Amino acid sequence: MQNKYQNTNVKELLQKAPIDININIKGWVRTKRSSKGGFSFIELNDGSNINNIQIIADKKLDNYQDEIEHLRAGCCISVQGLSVKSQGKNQNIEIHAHKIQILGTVQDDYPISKGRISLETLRTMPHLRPRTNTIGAVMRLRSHLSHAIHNFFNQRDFCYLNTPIITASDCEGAGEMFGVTTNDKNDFFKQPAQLTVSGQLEAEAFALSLGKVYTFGPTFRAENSHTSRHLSEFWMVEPEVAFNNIDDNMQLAEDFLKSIIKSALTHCQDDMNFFDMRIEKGIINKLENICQSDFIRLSYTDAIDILTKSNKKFEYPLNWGCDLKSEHERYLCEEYFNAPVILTNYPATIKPFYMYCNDDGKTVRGMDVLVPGIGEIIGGSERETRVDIITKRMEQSGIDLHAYQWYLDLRRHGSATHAGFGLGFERLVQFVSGMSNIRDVIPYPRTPGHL
RNA sequence: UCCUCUGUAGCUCAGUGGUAGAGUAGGUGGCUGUUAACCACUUGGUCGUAGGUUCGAAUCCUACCGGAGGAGCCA
Repeated sequence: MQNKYQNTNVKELLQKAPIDININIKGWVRTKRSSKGGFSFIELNDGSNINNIQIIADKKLDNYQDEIEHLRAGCCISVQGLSVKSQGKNQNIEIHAHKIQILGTVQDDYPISKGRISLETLRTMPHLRPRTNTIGAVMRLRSHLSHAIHNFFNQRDFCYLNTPIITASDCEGAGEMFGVTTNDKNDFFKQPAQLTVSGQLEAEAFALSLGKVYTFGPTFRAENSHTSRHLSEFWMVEPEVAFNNIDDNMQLAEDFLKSIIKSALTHCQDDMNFFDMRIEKGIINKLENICQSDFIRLSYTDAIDILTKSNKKFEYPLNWGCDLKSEHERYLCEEYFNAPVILTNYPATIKPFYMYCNDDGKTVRGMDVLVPGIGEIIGGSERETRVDIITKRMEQSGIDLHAYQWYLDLRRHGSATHAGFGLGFERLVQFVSGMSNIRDVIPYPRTPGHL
């Protein structure tokens, strides 16, 4: 048994720290500290976690002068060796190499060295940037968050629904859409087709039959927005629940965010520690506090009240009926409460047709969840169920009723109270990691003018 | 789309009218249970592009291109 080399990875090796075992490990060199006289220290990373394993390469190895001495950051190697307790201070375990095989060297123009590279520069090489600590950590976190979302809904008996990516309906006229056609411009679908901006309307149909559903998929907006919080292609999570009212909806959103964040704190400790140290100091503490405190619930009317009574000078004027701007949301969330805030009961005039009209005739049961540093992370509502009212509101919004007969059918046949929300997945990854630019939390960012 | 900032070595940056610099990465040599290793030497740049002002422009002016931040819009 001792002669056989066991395959393993860096994460497992560091966790179990087995001593005097022959192991085989493959990965990419992060750094090398070497000498011609003695031996070299190689730090190896294989992506299984953020930490490296230290390899000791003695000069007696056959290929020491020819190959090992020339290793640099980025080279891919396979190591067979003995795991031993480390004499050094920064690690418990290390590997004394019996054999090091070079799987892939790097050319002179390899751009990633062990020195600092800005995130901005890394964006110019999306295929190589996952080899850095930061992007690697972000992508592992992103993967975990994705699993956590599915687990959350699965545990609550939600049905995972795949809504179409190619659609015929322009949901709520929310933003510009990308057209879909063939290269020769034939009207392939015999009618105009677009990439989806939301799966909400389709999800409503399935909520009113399966009860609890959620979508989690790509979403497209052709808005020409150039900010650190917008992408042309992003991923959205959209639960939709029959018999839920606006209060249930708020509770679901709060439970959801807390559950996902807790999961990340529990299962992504190494990466979270990295974010806390290098990306946003104190983020772990901030997230823990959010999990423990209640989200503030505030009506639009009360929000306007707080804002007008504050002595803060805002660029945009405030009066009941106007939409809240970023500066207002930021003040409420980051200064006044310094906690997540759920805003509700907005004026009907500034919200889409599908939100339930309150008895006052002026406000609708919409909600926005605001978090410090990001702003709006969730938007949702209790849906309008009364066919006469929703028809009127669609007409007022200039929506072609013809194309939405199926949607009105949902109100004509077996209608029920229901509610849901949408969460921008990349904004969640941003919030949990502390990364300031949304382009750095998706593998291949798509933004205006840039693929 | 609007406003502001920015573009100098592979990377991170300094250099406000007078011969293009540092650190780091890469190379060579040395040394060491090292860990942001260390010591010495060294390769490397049409200063985003195109015009203009000037005896002389990385530096001043104009236009264009790229990047970032903010706003609007949203998730």
